[in-house]
Amino acid sequence: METQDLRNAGLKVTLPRMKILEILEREQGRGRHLSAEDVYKILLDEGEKIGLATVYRVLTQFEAAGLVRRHHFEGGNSVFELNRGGHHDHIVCLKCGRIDEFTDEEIETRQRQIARQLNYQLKDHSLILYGICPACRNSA
Amino acid sequence: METQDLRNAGLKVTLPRMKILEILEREQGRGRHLSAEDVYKILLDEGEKIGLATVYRVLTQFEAAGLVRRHHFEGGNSVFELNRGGHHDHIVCLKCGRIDEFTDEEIETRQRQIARQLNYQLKDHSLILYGICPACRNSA
DNA sequence: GGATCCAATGAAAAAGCATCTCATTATTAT
DNA sequence: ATAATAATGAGATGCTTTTTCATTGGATCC
Ligand SMILES: [Mn+2]
Ligand SMILES: [Mn+2]
Ligand SMILES: [Zn+2]
Ligand SMILES: [Zn+2]
Repeated sequence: METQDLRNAGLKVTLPRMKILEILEREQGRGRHLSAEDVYKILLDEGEKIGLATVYRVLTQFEAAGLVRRHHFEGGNSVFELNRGGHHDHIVCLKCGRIDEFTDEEIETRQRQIARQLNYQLKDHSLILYGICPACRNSA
Repeated sequence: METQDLRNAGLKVTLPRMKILEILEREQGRGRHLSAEDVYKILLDEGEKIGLATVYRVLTQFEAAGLVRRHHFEGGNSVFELNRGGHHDHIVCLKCGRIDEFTDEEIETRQRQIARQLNYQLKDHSLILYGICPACRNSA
């Protein structure tokens, strides 16, 4: 239940926050990664009159609360996705923007080794592959 | 000789372009990755009165010509570095902004395998590790 | 060298994304 | 229900980057 997610995060249960969480959960089904604008447009389509500033604010709060993750893909706005716990990286289609997810323990391990060799205390990483997705390859 | 680099790229040899190339080459020595603002400030320090718009324009042209590479690190501006040919990835200190470079053939190979498994035609990738550098660890 | 042509530049305006301000509104606790 | 306080909406603002356009400067041909 979303209301508990919000309360646990120390956030008041408001209509904008509920609606935005709902949208993230619904779109999550199709593996979508939404920008603040995307969320805003969906809200408009559904007749909700919620300000863009609120969408940005709420998404940032959700990020701080660990409810969502923010990503910066090449040449686009920040996109957000629900935090389902497990880490994963992304491969992005340069033509249609489609995003697929993957995890690779071998890469994760090498990253830790590299950081150790360079004497860094590893905190985070960002790995994004760019290419042409199956659908776009065929429609060429 | 820089003038040939410019001619080869189909760009006129102008003072701003020469100066910006010079700066990139000089700072490259210390492994620096410069933002447009950084380059602009260095130009000012050296008494050159070159507009910030020109710096942005020239860096973008250099990128298109393959003379420089652009990177987007977390929470900062775009940074540029001379394209020395070989590919490498980056590890960034979250405290002081220091950047170190590395390459790892194992990771590169896994990336190709992952793209193939997902039926993507791999075009590019971005791998950035974030952590605390040796100097910042000790000064804690 | 000088004239000509076109690309490059500088300054300012504009664009684009994201955040902030502040008066109003809604939520929570009592 | 009331009071206290946090959240919202609309617009202003900030910051990076791009665009516009009048002017300047580099290249080419004589
Ligand atoms: Mn994802
Ligand atoms: Mn580098
Ligand atoms: Zn595609
Ligand atoms: Zn450091």
